[in-house]
Amino acid sequence: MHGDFLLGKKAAVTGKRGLLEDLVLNERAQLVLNSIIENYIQSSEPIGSRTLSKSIGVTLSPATIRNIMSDLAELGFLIQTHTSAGRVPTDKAYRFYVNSLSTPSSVPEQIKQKITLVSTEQGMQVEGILAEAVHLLADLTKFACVVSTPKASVSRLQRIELIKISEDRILVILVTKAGVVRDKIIFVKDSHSQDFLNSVASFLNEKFKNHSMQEIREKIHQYLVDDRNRYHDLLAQAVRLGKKAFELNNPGEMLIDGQMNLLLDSHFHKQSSVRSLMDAFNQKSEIMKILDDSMRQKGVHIFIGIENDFEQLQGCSLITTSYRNNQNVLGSIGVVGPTSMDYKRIISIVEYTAKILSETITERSYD
Amino acid sequence: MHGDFLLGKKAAVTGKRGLLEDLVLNERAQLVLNSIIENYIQSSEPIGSRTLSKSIGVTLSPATIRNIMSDLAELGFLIQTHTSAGRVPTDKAYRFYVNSLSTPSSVPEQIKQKITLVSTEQGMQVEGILAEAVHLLADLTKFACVVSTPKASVSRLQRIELIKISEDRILVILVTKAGVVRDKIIFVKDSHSQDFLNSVASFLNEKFKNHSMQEIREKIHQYLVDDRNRYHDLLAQAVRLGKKAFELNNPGEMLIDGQMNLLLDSHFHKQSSVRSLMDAFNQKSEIMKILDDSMRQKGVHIFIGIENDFEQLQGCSLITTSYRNNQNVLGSIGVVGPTSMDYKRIISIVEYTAKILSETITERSYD
DNA sequence: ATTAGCACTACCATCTAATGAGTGCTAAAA
DNA sequence: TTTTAGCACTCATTAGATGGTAGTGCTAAT
Repeated sequence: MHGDFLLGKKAAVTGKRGLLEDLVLNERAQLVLNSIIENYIQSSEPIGSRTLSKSIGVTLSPATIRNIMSDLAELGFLIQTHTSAGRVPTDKAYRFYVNSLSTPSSVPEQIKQKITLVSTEQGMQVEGILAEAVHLLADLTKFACVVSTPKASVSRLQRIELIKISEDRILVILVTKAGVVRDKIIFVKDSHSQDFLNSVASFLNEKFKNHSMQEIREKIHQYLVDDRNRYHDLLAQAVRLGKKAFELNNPGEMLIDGQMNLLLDSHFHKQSSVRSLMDAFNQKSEIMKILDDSMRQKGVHIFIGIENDFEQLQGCSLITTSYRNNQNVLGSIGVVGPTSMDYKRIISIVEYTAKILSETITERSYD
Repeated sequence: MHGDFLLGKKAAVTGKRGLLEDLVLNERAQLVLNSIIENYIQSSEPIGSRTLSKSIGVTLSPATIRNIMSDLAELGFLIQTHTSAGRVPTDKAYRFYVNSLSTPSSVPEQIKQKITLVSTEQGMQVEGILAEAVHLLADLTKFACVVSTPKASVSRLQRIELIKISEDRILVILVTKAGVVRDKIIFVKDSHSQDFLNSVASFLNEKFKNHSMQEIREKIHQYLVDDRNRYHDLLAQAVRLGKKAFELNNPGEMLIDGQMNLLLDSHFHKQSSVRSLMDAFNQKSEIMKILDDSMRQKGVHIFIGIENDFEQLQGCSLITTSYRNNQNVLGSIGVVGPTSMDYKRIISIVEYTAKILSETITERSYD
């Protein structure tokens, strides 16, 4: 293959190619590629050999650069929009670039302050904090941002409360260890006194405090199928009410902010794909999947363009990371922007925001 | 004035002119104007005399129509974007058109079903219902829609509950007559037992049930300034906690949906004013004013373009109406779209949605 | 291995001319 | 007096045509 000479020693020796992680370009090719990417991130315009030869540190003539570019194109790192246009990085190039970013760049002091400032606002509950965080992130990055709320199923019970508000309606309050308050109203056939509800509640509290909602639901199910419990009135009622109370209500487990930013962004503005992108946000489910995945592993996760399984997001890159309290990973927060985003900057901002968010939520937790 | 002959008999006899409500055009002029408006609503393109002469029911030659159009333009009902373009209705024309809509057109059965369908979803609370309603409305109209949540200050107390969740934190649950549940966490210096909190809560319930939040705050303030109460321990504590509990937390009193629709709408897409329009939504306060106003009077309210005090909304029309439960007007719901919207259709949809919304919320209320 | 030089390509902004939808006005017809 | 046909005129929009520019690839010289 023509471009082979660009491969660095490591690759040449081990013979491993094609596997992206092991693909090594020689120093100069790498320099050129990085330079193209960074230029393109800034200008959003195809980069030509002449421009590059000026902006690049080393003195290389346009012609030399052209040769290198030509080879990089052959290796699939660059494409041309048309014959006589400059080169544009491909998703593969971004992946290479991102992988080569070793030291995470630090967040500017000014932005740090902004983030910290928001986090210190008093009297807010978890949902409010998340809303603030995602709003802030959207504001800082000028892209669309998402955050998943703490998973109901894994969050552990701090307290349940049952309040009779009419003959056939009971207000259920669930407080989780992470400080999330959920309320819902359940409908019952036969009326219960508040005293009775209090007994039920304290029974449930005693039994289930510190258990995850998932566990609780399973245990309740066991009680239900166990016939012996039918003769214990309080227990039977507690289980019946508890079943309803702990049933998963799925109130929009994801917050979105800054969709506008994408619409106003020139990258998306041009394409007609805006519509389907917005549909993707409305659907939520696919983006939730990605956020869920990113909860399972530590650190920042980066999905570049085509790497997304979700078709409608393939013009975009996602940068996500999880947030947590003392005890558990609670959810993830992320940015959705064009593949040509300023990865260094965005990664560091997402990272820092998640860190502060975690600290803030830990303060509100009950462990 | 040249165009005077267009004025109908009523205006000619009474001599009332300029007051829009009383301005009457002769039958033919009115026919032409309405026809232009309806054509324009459909096509969004300037209407010419030739096109109109075909689409209009009566046989009128283009030349005749030109004369009428010319006069309508002189009266301020039509403008031309440029010399040789067709005519476009002005805000004044829309106002005239809307005023002349006497019989509200009925909502198509299909849409009725959609609306009813959503309203029957079980187990949702008021905020959720509102979110659904505004989402539905945005979906049906393809414009941006807003709904104001029930005013905290005027909504009346059904029940307050105080739950100790840690030494220095108390969870306050407020349930209003309209079925809205608000929870917030307050921080206290000295620890209270749950029993004590129960006493305080039942004291507050007894004292303030059915009172509006506004009233409650005022009464608490009176207690606070009255020195005699200092010696009654329970009372003093109840008042201190109550003050915090009833302090207004202002959690986004307005829900917005379908902003995207406006961005994708050709009318706004062309103009660069999109940005400022979106800012208007972010600010919320100005739109809230309009919604608040529309709560005070019955029926559907229509604000056409320039009629809006709020500058950034002047390219838009707003159609709003209030929703209520058995007892009170709770808030309003509305649509924001281009001045050239299909008023007949939108008005009827807003009206019907509000009606169903009111019924749904009434079911959830405690009166 | 690098670079200068040159032919070539394709986009882009600018200009021009042709088209066409629309008007206003006037004079004839109803 | 009202309506309409006819005509001249305006102006946005479109399609070509043109020159300029930023870029490439290739070859030959360094």
